[in-house]
Amino acid sequence: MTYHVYTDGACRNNQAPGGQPGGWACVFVDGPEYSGFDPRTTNNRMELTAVIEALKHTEKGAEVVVHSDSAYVINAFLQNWFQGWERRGWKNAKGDPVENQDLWKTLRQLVEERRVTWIKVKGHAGDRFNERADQLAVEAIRQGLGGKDTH
Amino acid sequence: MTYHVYTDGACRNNQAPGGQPGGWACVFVDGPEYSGFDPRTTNNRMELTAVIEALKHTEKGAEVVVHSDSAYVINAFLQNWFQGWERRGWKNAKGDPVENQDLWKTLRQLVEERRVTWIKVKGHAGDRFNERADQLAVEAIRQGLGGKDTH
RNA sequence: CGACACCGCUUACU
DNA sequence: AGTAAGCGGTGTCG
Repeated sequence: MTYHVYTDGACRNNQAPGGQPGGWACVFVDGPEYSGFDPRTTNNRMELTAVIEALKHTEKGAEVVVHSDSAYVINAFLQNWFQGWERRGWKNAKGDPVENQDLWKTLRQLVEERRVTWIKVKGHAGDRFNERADQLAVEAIRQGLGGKDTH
Repeated sequence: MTYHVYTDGACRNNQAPGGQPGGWACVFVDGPEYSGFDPRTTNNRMELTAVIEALKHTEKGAEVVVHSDSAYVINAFLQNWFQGWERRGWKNAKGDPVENQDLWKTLRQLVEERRVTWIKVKGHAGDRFNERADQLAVEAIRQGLGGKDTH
């Protein structure tokens, strides 16, 4: 049995500094949906969190196909960014500390315990499950903010 | 009377080897603007060229305040890299030949004929004149490439 | 090792 | 039209 899951993250006013309200969601094909909220985060943290939460809802050793529109997440595994990060002591190509190390380490652990296949989907391109995940992530922000922004 | 001039260089596809299309620009405060194009160059050559062209538009003996975001250019004068280069026969600290010697020698000549003050500005930090020089340098590349890339 | 630029790419938002 | 979060690299020097 193989899990197929679509993940997405969203972050309001992502151009503002210091972190902003964000939401994440994961949608299992023919399965459950999960979503969550963070009052102070970034778009990339939400994308990472969405995948982490998805994998947490599968058992160790499971076969999982993860669909995400985040090149940040997908390419880290497809291009094995970890190799360079560890060689440089968790510094990126510019020499600065890798961002979101906490989430990256959690995610890699979950991935190593499973058989994960990565699928890059194009955002806002009509994919039904991706659109659903996007919708849930945005909805999570509204609910997290107290539902006062149903506009 | 003192000239205040902002300079900048740009180079497309700077990650590719062998030189790429580049542009330079200099903006005189309360004065004219100049820009130019080179079909095969590097980012640092464009930064150097921008200053050279700026000084060429001032008279010998003039007092000039040069604003640049390039530590490569600024530190050469503030830290007097020339001293070491000449002592070693135009070799750098690693023992390799100094790059861009043609431009360095032209620039030093122009500087010696004037009273130049060097100001290091932070790139892309909202400085109005620095942004303007950047814009002109990028525009020069487009025009140099034939204006076919107005996308 | 340090520094400053220059670029390429993707996503997220306004 | 623009900005932010993030990654990969080269150009150059001490």
